[in-house]
Amino acid sequence: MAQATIRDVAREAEVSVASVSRALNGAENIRADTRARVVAAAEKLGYVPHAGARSLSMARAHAIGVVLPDLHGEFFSEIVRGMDKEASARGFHLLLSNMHADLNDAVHALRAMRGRVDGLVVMAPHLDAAELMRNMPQNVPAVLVNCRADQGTPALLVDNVGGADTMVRHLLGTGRRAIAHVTGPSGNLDAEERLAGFRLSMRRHAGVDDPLVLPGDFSEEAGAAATRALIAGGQRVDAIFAANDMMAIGCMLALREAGVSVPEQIAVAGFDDIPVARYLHLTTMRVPIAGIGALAVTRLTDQLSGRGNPAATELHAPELEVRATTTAHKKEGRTRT
Amino acid sequence: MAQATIRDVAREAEVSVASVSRALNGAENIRADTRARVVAAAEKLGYVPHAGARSLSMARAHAIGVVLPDLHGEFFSEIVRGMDKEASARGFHLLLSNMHADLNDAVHALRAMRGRVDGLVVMAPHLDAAELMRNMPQNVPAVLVNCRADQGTPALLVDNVGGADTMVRHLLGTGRRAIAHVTGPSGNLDAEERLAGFRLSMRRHAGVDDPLVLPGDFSEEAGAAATRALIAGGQRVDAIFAANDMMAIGCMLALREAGVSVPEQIAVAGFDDIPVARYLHLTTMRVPIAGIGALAVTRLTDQLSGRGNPAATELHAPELEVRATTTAHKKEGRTRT
DNA sequence: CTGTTAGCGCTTTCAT
DNA sequence: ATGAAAGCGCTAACAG
Repeated sequence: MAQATIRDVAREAEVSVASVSRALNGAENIRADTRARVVAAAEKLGYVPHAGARSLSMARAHAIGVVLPDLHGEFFSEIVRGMDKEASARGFHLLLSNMHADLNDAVHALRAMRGRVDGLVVMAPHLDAAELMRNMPQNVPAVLVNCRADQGTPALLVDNVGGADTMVRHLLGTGRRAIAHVTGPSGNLDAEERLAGFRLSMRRHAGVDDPLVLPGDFSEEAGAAATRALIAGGQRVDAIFAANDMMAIGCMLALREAGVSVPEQIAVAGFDDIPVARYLHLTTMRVPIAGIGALAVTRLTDQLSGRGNPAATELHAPELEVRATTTAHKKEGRTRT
Repeated sequence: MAQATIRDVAREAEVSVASVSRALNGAENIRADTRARVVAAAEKLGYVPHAGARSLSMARAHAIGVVLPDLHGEFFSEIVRGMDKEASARGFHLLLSNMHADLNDAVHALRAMRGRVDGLVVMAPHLDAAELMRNMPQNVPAVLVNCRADQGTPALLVDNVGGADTMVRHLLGTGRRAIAHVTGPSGNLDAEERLAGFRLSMRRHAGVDDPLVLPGDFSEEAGAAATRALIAGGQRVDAIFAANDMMAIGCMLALREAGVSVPEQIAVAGFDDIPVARYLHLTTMRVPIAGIGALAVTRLTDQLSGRGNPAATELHAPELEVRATTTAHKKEGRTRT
């Protein structure tokens, strides 16, 4: 036997469907005993409201769409965790759509969500958000995270430039002078901003106009490759600042291979503070990933309920997390390997 | 102006809504020029089909619900990644619902998905699946992952007993005899099975009937605490087998604190092979997490389309991943810290 | 090939 | 307090 519908319940309770709806949704204008009868009937039939029909009729899906780029593991789980926590606290579901490379995919993903969600959280550091918004279903509120934001659309950004500057100053402060930067993939907003911050800071605080920059792509392998190239090229550096933690880890692996000690000979720093960074004692800039996810959902749901000003861009400053890969100070024991 | 509906497009193209539907859904019985006119009108109005209405009318949501326990970061992202990949390849969305502790939450989460999804993937190692299924919306196909499966329901399981046995034999094979096990939370299926496998294997292969078992809860802190207790108690062991990687990491931290060398004095092993395990050179049992997620979705969608036999339980054997925390053989350089 | 129409399951006026 | 009926936006017979 198929799932019971509201009509089955109505028949069973010998009332109209309207009364069932009222009874089950806690309306006031219904007699207590009528409600009881309805509840009993629903219970008996194992009735569960059809959320799809409900949202069509109410024009409210109680779901928010999440469109993400192909994120690395820990970053992904952290941001989704943050969103999920906030969403379920507010009675919303999360409809996921990891998207891949190009704008077309993204647009497709967005369109597929129309009529399923009340709003969107879009993270697309590698795309033109303006172009994206243009192809977005109209009238669907959205919060952009780490996007090349058009002004006017609510957006959450990480202060990558400031973060890179902080890191450079930390490295300079520990006596490093020849600092190389390994970049993220070209076209990626975070990568570009971190690079810009690095350049700016090196010029301003170290008087270096043309610091060493190695191309990368946020993957561990790219970090290792860049480091090997650096060593093979005989470049003399005393610090490597990678645009994210995964690459920094790659750098460390390559340095170990080459017998270069960290941080004695070369200091290594990353960006993001993914959980694994802590175990590897990697100095990095902590980005409150889960917090940003939660905040994006908060802003979106506030916007949906009319509350909260759809205040435009909000900037989040990452925090410097100093660990052993840039300071020899505290010698720690090591798990032998 | 609100989003255009199919009627707006019909009016614009001067055809009936049926024709619009046909044109946009690639039906055959429609003249090419009519279709062109419809497509043009849709384009002009920026029409995007309302997925909610569509699924109500077709009785097909093209979405699958995912109900997960509160998983640790890497495990979570891996399994969701596996599901997402498979789901989007098959034109399905993922509706997420991380659930917390009790059965009530889980039931609530499940009911909230009725009418939004075509099927469910449920992972609930800490709950009674039978009880859960009873409270599940009827007629909604489901695949259970790591659940106390009722026979009859499609299920995916990890061979925890066999995995634990493999690990114990590996440890015995490297000359360890006094092996302690740190368990997961009580009531958790994986935890219980791993413990059972440990006991069984110790009895069978080491002739130990009552091996040392320390209670834990899958968290890093629990691993550290158990280890500290072990040391404080003056117990003499030469290996610690933690029921998951996070706890194994906690063990290693506590051992380092206490100045105990790994693996010389005490070997450490975990279970799961989360990515961080690799960096820490932790010996562990590799569970193909993403693969299981993908497979769950595959089985579910096959079931939805009538394809594939809803074959009941499927068991996946984890693989032993030997690394440095159990073998002193290959000395590796270390990133200084 | 195209249009008319009856739902999908629910909420919500509008009467009563 | 309750019921009848009109949609929400779309698909799918059923007629032409």
